[in-house]
Amino acid sequence: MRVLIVDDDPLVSGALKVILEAEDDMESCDVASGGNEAVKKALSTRPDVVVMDIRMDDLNGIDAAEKILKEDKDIKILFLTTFLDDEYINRALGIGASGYILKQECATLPSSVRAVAGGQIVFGGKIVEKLPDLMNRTEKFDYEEFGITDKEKELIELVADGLSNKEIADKMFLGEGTVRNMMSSVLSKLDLRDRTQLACFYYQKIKP
Amino acid sequence: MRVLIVDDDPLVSGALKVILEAEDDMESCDVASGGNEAVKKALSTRPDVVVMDIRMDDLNGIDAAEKILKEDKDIKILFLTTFLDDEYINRALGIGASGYILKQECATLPSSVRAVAGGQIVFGGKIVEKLPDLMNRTEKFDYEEFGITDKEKELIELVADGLSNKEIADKMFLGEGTVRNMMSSVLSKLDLRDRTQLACFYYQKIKP
DNA sequence: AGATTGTTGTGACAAATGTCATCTCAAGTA
DNA sequence: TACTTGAGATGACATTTGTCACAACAATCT
Repeated sequence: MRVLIVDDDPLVSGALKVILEAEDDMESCDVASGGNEAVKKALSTRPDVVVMDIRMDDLNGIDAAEKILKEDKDIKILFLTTFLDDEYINRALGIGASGYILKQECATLPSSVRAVAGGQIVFGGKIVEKLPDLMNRTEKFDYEEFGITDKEKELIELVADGLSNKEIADKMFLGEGTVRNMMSSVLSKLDLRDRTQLACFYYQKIKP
Repeated sequence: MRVLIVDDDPLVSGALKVILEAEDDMESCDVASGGNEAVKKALSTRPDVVVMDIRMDDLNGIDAAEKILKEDKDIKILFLTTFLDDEYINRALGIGASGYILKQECATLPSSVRAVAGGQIVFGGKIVEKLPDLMNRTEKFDYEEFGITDKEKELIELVADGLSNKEIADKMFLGEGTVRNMMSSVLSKLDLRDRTQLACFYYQKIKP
């Protein structure tokens, strides 16, 4: 397996080279010291995996990765960085990188490189702790705090699905009038004006 | 490194056992054939990693993982499944699992297990192709495709802010009647019934 | 000029929505 | 038993909303 190591700090890239070449399935670890050099080397030598820092002076890692992937989607990019930054993670995922792990966690670097070479995606544990905030935060809204009952909660979700009062009434086995009253109650508890604001509230505050 | 393999198909769990035990750093791969057994074995033997299927008859993988993690957050859970399902991926991430890869991609299983044991998170490549859809899609909705004009787009955003027709009219320097007409036009273009559904549509499809 | 088109607006209408006072009924509770 | 409480329902009411037909007007094209 052939790996290209990219870091503008020779100390770091040297250390990584040692770590990786200690593994017997990883020979010939090439090294680049900046984004531009990384792009050039990656496209000329076509390594299996590029292990790259993000913050670099001449061309940052994300942009470099983008250029590489544009030419060759088979080259796997594994970001190895000091920073835990939402924006970076987001962009890294967006351009189709194969992983994002922290330098602190580089003990497992060889395993990660292998997994990435095999087509898997690898994230550092610390990073994934942030993922739920970005994509999965369901249900951390505190209905209790506003005195919202279970039925009212159900009603809110149905409104957020675009149902009319009549449809909600049918689904909850209640009269339409009752639904209207519940709606009224919910709206006043949340200090909203109408069902549309309730739907907006749901998507913005409850299940963003 | 100690691994617990969970799959209700003995053929699969047997194959996995062979694959993993071929690695010299993985001994004693225990096997469970269902969710309940998995929980019991995981908590009694405390393996480093649990490789688990999701669909199982008695107790599904997600729920089993949840029980295990509740007792011991250090046990890493790696889901190995046949299905590529948003809902599963979402839940798996939500409960703090360490990975989710497809059975088709199991060639890299040993690497993945090592990476997971080291605290990294691993996703199958096919799965990550879906991630940007879930967390990174900003503004890729194609208004053009539905023949939505710029003004109509503005109206949609105001509706998604919970404004009434009157308020929208004031903001856009139009008559309220005009806003109503535009609303009518937008709703029919998007095949929706009322402003609340429009708000839902906005948060679900346009700016999720 | 005459015709076409698109934007903006009006008026009328039915339906849906939100609010309020009030009633019923079952389940506790003193 | 008598009292309170809460969920569910009703009916009345004012607003808001969505639809439709159509008109006024400017810009553009023939």
